[in-house]
Amino acid sequence: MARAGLTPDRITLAAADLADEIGFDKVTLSALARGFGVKDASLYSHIKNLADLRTRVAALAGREVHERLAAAVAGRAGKDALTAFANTYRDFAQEHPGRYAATQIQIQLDASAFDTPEIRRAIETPYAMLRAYGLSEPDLTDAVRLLRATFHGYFQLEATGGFNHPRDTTASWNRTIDALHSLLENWPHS
Amino acid sequence: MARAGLTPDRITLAAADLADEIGFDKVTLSALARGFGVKDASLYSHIKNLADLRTRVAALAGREVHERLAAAVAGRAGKDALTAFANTYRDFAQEHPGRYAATQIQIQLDASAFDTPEIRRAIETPYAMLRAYGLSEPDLTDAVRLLRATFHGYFQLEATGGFNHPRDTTASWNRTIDALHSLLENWPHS
DNA sequence: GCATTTGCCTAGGACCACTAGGCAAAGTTA
DNA sequence: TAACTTTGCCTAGTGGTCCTAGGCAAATGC
Repeated sequence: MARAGLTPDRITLAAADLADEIGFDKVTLSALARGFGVKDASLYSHIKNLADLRTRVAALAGREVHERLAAAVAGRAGKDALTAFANTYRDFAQEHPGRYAATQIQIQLDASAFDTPEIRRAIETPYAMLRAYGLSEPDLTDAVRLLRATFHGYFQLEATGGFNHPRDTTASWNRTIDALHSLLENWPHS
Repeated sequence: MARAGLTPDRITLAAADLADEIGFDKVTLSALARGFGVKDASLYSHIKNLADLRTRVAALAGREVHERLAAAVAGRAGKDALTAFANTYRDFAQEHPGRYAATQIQIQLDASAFDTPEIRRAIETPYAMLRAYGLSEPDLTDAVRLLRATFHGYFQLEATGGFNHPRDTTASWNRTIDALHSLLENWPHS
């Protein structure tokens, strides 16, 4: 019988696309196999198990979002950079909810696995942006955490319908960026 | 054969406790039934299905967290109230990760179900706190959203190990509260 | 053209959510 | 107390999920 031409990358990509459609946690190996016209057991020649697949999707999504963010802030600084970063991030989360959810999973790896040049670069983008605001350690790390928390929390609440007040969420979003900008400019140094 | 004395409330409570132990999304009806020394089919006399149970746990957790928050901010205002609110909320999320996760699920109810006095009161607590900062609509709603997003994002990132920088997360947390306070005091009015 | 590797298969186990129908314990009424 | 009703937990069974073991044929290397 003809082969389907599966590879870890093709499976990961299909899983990411399916996650964007139906939700990251609803992606099953069975459904994925059906999409390829293949039995679910066949996938195990290419991926270790479901957790492995999820980790791969998370890595893929992480690369994609980092590429976009790096491109968005390139050559910008201050509020310009912050706005570009924030809006690019939010667009990604809205256009690719499954991929975005994947980036939030707890990756079960030993600490050394986090020390790749790729992850290093991904972490560097927001740090560089905030350094341009004149922040230095430990304020820098605190501010990065505040930014990440605020963005992530906002996307999550938007995605799960947590904002049911009639006010437009995009208007609130723009005000949030304004607020964060003025906060970063007037950061209460320790 | 003797009866186990199950009720919807006892099942919900057990589910919430189990969620705190093993994680909200890992709670299964089978495991819950085993805990009661009962077959899983028996639970269906008391709850409709898994989604129903999750909704009940979410409601329970929501009541609990609101009680604590309301008690924490009672009689306080300004930074005092903000700090009490933030720390109480964070403590709850850390002590009861399963219950906290439950409060974040997308509740599938028609809009009218959201209009109970209980939910109204729960929403009112942060609004009242921010009104004391001199904010009024629409800034008020924007600020509430910013607070919720920041808190939720922070808890989530802390819980999933998103902060792997060596700096102590509690130190960053205290700085975050400082930063939010100064932001609220100097809110860029529209 | 033959041997090796590799990709997808069938078969099957364990766990899960959920339904249908049965029986006995608890509650109700006289 | 005795009969009737309600209700709580049961067994049995379906279909979905993840995952393993072992087989066979297609692709690859010599």
